[in-house]
Amino acid sequence: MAKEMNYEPNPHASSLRRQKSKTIAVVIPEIANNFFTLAINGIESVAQEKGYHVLIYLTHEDYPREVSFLKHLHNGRVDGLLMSLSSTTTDYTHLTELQTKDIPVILFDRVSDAINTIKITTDDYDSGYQATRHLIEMGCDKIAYLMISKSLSIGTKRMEGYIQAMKDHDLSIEKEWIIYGSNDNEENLQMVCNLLKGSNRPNGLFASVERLAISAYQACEQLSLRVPEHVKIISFSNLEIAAWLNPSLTTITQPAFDMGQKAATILFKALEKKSFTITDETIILKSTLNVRKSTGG
Amino acid sequence: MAKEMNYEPNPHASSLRRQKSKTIAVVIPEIANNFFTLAINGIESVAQEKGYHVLIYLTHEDYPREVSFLKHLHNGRVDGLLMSLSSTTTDYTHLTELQTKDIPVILFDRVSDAINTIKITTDDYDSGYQATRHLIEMGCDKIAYLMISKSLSIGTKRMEGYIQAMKDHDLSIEKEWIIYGSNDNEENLQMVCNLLKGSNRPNGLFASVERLAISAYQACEQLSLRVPEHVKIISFSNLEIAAWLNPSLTTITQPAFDMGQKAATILFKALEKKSFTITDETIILKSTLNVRKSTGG
DNA sequence: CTGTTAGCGCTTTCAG
DNA sequence: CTGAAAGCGCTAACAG
Repeated sequence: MAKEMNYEPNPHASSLRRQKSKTIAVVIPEIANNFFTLAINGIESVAQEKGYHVLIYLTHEDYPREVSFLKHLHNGRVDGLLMSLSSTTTDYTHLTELQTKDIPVILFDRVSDAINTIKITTDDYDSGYQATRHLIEMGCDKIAYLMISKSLSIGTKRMEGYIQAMKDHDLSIEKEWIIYGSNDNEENLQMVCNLLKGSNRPNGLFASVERLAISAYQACEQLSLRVPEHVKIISFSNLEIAAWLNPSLTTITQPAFDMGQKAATILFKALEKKSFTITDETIILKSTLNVRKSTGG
Repeated sequence: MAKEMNYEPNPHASSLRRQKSKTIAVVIPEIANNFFTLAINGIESVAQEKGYHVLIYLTHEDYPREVSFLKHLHNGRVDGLLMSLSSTTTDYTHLTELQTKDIPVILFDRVSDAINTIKITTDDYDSGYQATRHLIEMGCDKIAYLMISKSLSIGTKRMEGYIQAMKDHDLSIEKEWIIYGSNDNEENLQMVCNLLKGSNRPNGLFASVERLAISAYQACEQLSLRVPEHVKIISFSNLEIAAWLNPSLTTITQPAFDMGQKAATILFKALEKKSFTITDETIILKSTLNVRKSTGG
């Protein structure tokens, strides 16, 4: 009636009374990365449709910050949480404590089996295997793996795929070919440079995350190594524009938007229907190996 | 005291009572774009420091959605708003109405002089001029301009720079060289293709936003035109990785992170200090013309 | 079916 | 300086 005169109910009063806020939190490690950007896009699209609001928190791969954020969510600020773990997180009590307070937590991409909830990932083992096999088929026989974190499934599973592919093709892996990246890009660049300057220089690099691919390209540039003539690089990355700009860029693309949508859809279903319970299962979406044939722009 | 037993006050009760939510909204056109990604990063960094929460809304360049979002913010959900206008927005009453309710609105990047508030932009005219001059210096004499929106300052000011640079170098601008991009990337691609297939084919393309640069590269690829041999392209873009992957990519980089930080800092100052009033002024940050010399990876 | 009322959990104020 | 009480604006429950 008089609501045409721009009336809008006070959401805090409403949230207070109804004990639900129609708001969810999205906690992710970073955003300067096309994967998480697309995931947020997917999440936001579902949130709009369902009338939910989306709070964003960036951990910058920092565990204490992650804990601090989750603490702030304990008392009804949000109805649920979508999360991708920081690479420095190894303890998950901050997650289980939230669950104890009946705030559902759904993990995507960077998940851990140690947490009892629905997890949405991509086929990390398979795509790690395929990426490695692709490098081998392109002629690489000395392939280094740029690792993100030992505690994240994406780090270990992708590496398992890499190791298996090497094994299946009777290729050995030198110890120094497995690089453990940190949050410091400068440091990562140095490590890759050292790797490429070493006596046993690999002719293929497999970057397990986008950030490490950048370090790989930078290192090649710094050492005047041509990609792909001297070193072939493959990486997990969702940089569509980068692929347009460099046909030599071979990537594994994850269905980031879909993952975001899927995670959000499940979360909202859990929030709306009491009958819907969150099980302890992992939903696996399929990644795509992108090899560009044409010469591009 | 007993707060060590994981006590966290209910934020809605607190917000209701104190009439402030310690939450801000960020309304932007899109996020699959490194500029806005970096801006969010900047905003979020300040928000973390000041203990604010950040709600994200994506308009997807859709005016009705923008209006709808702002309506939802009318009753105390947020203390303030950081915003970049959608390209389809031409009426600003939804903004002024928010201001009427004492919710400060600060605009960044996509601003309009018609709105009385602090606006943070980059030196759009200057950088448009410099980008065009750069193409001219690289040998282009027929330069097309890929436009985003007539109602946005970034569209018009950058174009003014382009026009002036052409004039200053005694180059004429054909009518068909100014392309008005839409939200439909497929459509944009078609328009650029038609432009490049036309009789009066330009040898330089100036993309006023990142999205149009992608269309430009795609069009060149589709028509087997080499960049930069056949057509040179310059664009506004913050894609660091893309620059690493293609040395021919010449860009104008905006200080996106700084803009986000600046906008957020001003907003929080306005929220905390009553004495601080929001004036009607435009703060202009400097963009950078990036020309890569080395041959890259 | 319409109108009144209690109370969500906090903060601020005012009384003791 | 400590403790009780009122009230923020809404919604759910209940009475008329």
